[in-house]
Amino acid sequence: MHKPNSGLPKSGRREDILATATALFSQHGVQAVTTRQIAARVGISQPSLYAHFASIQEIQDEVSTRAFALLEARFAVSAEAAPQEQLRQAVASYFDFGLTHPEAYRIAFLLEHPKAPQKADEDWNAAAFAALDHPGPRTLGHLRRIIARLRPDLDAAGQDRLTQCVWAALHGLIALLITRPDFPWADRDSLIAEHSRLVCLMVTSHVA
Amino acid sequence: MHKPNSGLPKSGRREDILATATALFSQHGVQAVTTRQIAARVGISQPSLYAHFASIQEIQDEVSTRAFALLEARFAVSAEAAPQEQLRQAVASYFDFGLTHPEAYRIAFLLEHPKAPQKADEDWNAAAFAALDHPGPRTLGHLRRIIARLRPDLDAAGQDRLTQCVWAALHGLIALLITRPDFPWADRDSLIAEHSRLVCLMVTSHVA
DNA sequence: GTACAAGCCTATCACTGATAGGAGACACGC
DNA sequence: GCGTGTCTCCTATCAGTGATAGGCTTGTAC
Repeated sequence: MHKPNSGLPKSGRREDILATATALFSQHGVQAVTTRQIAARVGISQPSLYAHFASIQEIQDEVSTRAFALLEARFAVSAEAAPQEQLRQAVASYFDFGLTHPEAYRIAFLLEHPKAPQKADEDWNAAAFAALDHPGPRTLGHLRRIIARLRPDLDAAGQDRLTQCVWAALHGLIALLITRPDFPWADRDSLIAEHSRLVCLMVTSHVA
Repeated sequence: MHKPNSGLPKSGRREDILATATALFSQHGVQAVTTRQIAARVGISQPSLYAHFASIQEIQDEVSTRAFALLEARFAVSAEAAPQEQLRQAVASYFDFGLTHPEAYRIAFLLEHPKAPQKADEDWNAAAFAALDHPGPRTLGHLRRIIARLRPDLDAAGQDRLTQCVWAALHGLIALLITRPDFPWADRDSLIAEHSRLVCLMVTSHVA
């Protein structure tokens, strides 16, 4: 009656589940994938998932976190390049990541986690960007450093603001391209190229 | 046993449901509101909702559509103003709407409708913006006209691209502010002011 | 051998959106 | 009067969701 699933290495199950979930998320979209689908594909019962993860959200978070580690790894812009070129590379990296890992991006930035309310961090400063434990936001720290080098004329608050504006502008196009694929978009490549150009311009056109 | 709900005007029920749903959406967020909650507040049974709407998505869509009609009405920028000023007003209107009706914005642009796949409209052109039946996208037609007046040097495709870039940049900040209220944002007002300035700059800084 | 801890199972929970089928209310034509 | 529809609503119920309870089996430590 009880067929114990043959000998996978002990904690290989967790990895197995994550790999399966990642594949299913990419194939059907995060929101359409159920715990029963994941379990069936892994070859275990649905409740068995809860021996490895506390909830389906924890699975989603882990998948997203790992994907974002790729972004961070790739985000290493060439240190010796001019700041201007670094910004260009950073923007390109961000687009590239968002569009090649739309499901990870969706989990991290598009889905709403009804999270436990975080305690407010009122005296937020530049370091807070880097302090966030999620690799996605941490990447914002890199972006902020590049912008700081390009705009030493701004004070810290101004650099924070500008970083957030740049991030928001980048996020906007990626989010819309992911969530509204049916919209009659202009040619995707030239749209992204134009947007990248304009975003860089947001940073560098100080004296209007 | 059967207490027929006393005499509301005939098709007042539909309006009643929409008003209740709107209130609940604003209070708890679209995704947290269930059909049973709506029905209980209206004073009817849950299945009775389906006499007026085919699905909960239809309720959400109707609520969102009506809210966006407000945007469109408000979007009437003063016709005699300079194009530059019109752009500024348009950007301000969009922000104002997105942040005062976050649930409507969420329904229209943040939630993913697993819609019936729309037929691809390959030879898309400027008119397609206005042809979309949702007031939200229709508002993009207004934005595009303003941009066209500011950038007559661009061909139609270039104006389409620029409009989409501007929309994406606006959307990005609104989307993040709505979905990530816990992020350590800079001061909200100055952040929006800065973003608005930079978005306008995207349009007007042709010759770099 | 015995105790213990993983890892997995079946059975079941509360909840979701949605459907089936019938009951009461009202308007029409006769 | 009396059918006949059409609306609107009801109760009962469905399949599917994420999550939990409690027991069975396996492998390891002593």
